Amino acid sequence: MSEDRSLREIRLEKLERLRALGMDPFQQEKFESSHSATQLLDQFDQLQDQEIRLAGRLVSYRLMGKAGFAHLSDGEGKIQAYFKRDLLTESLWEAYSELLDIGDHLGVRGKLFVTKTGERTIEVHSFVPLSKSLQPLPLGKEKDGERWYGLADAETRFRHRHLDLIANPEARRRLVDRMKITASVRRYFDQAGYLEAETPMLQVVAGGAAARPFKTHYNVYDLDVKLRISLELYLKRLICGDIPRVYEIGRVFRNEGVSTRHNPEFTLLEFYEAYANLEDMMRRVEELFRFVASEVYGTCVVQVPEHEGMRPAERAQLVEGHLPIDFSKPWARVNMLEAIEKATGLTREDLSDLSRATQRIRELGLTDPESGKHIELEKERNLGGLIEKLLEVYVEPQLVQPSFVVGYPIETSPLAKKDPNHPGMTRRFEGYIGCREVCNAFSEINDPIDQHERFLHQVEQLGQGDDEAHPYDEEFLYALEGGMPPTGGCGIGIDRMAMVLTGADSLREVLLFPMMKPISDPV
RNA sequence: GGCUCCUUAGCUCAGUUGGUUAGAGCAACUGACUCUUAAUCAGUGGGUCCAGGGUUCGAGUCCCUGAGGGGCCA
Repeated sequence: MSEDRSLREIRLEKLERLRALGMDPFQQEKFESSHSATQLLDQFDQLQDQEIRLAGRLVSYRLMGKAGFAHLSDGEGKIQAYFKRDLLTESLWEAYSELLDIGDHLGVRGKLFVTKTGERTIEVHSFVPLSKSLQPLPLGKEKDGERWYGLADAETRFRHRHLDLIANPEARRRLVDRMKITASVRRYFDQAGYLEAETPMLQVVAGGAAARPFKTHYNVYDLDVKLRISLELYLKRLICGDIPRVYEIGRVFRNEGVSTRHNPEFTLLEFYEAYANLEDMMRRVEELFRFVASEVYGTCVVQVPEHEGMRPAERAQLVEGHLPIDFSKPWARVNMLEAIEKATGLTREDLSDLSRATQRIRELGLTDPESGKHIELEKERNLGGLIEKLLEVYVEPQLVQPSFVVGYPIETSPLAKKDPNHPGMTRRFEGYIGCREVCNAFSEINDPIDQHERFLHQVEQLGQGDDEAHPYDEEFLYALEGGMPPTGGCGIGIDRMAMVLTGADSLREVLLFPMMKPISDPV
């Protein structure tokens, strides 16, 4: 009977037959469930003998002649349904036994009972098809937590995320957790007395970070504009306008490659607090992570499962295949130059100017590619960049538990206040968890003359071919000249934060729709 | 951008040294079965082996180019 009928054609025929029976699934607009699947299971004893209603997707199907079973999933949970010919009208039985497919949505009415094998089940008295799935879904099979088949191909998972969400409970949990994390971050700042701002994404001068912007064009003004690369400068202009506690959670765009830790668009949180310094920012960050971990996971100790990309220092802290990250305690605080000295032997004096540093690095053999980690001196333009490189190569891989690295070089920190006690350094820190940078904060420059000079220096770098140097922003300086109170500010990549909290080994696992090249037909 | 690995049925995967008509499980289709649960049993259909070129009597397999993806590096 079936020659070349595709899976889709067969399902279209079933759809027509459902319509002929007066059960057009796509005519339905609404079905009110009396409980969720999870509630039905949890409150099973109280609900027995009551009529219950549940809408969900058919995720398994077993027919045995004149009776059969299926599992119905409402996304959060799933419960078995029992269909028996004697309990259904003729057309409902025909629909169940011949016209349903895995993937269809269904609303069932019936009552709860326990099967001979002990599974809590809905005895279906009637049902209504609520959608017809025309594409076969890559749903695996499952028993006692073990799974077979399913959807494994990473490309398909990312390109067609809905399939991933349906087929892979792990992926679903992680992405849902990520959404909960964002909501929790918002709650934290709301309860801490911050106002949420929404600042422009289209900007003539895209500043606040070291990155290349995406360029676009505004037709009406015939104006070249850029997509924002950070939130910083506009939020500080709000501080200048006497909004003393302000934050924004929003998408920023950086014209750079894709990797396990990068996506060209990502979600950035920035918050600014007037009359606060970077110690206050550290306490905020500690409190934020504690708040979010507690809200989302009910614990301050997050368990990261072992994965391929783990650094040796992380593996050393594994407990039964999991790396516990403890947010209950204050984060470790390490001074950048002290940490570098400890890791490399380079002293503060060694790192006081570029030529001396270069010479000492050669003497200590830190340029040796054979060691696995080394510094490529010829690529470093200035002392600050070199110091940050040393941090990245020698210190970062050690920062497993939550840590703040304090004191960043002035050349790479054009928006951070100078440290009066350490020439060449700024009042800036970055936070690390699991050997990855998760936040960047500083006491903001509020001296417009200082900021003007820093911008001039950046413009110089721009002239020397550094296309990530910070552009000169006149509007921002004008706002600073109006007077900005001393302010602490901090930025946190929400995606990286979600990676840490959900134990993901790739950024793509916490992005709903990561950047993918379109598939082009070869000519 | 560099190096490297992957791409075979709707899904998950085999495919030997280059050798007959490219296989399995699940899914689908036909039939049996009124408490199954990776349901079972019997039967049937299903392939642009990522694309294009090359070597060869013969290519899923070897070579080149390209596309997309994963990982490492920058």
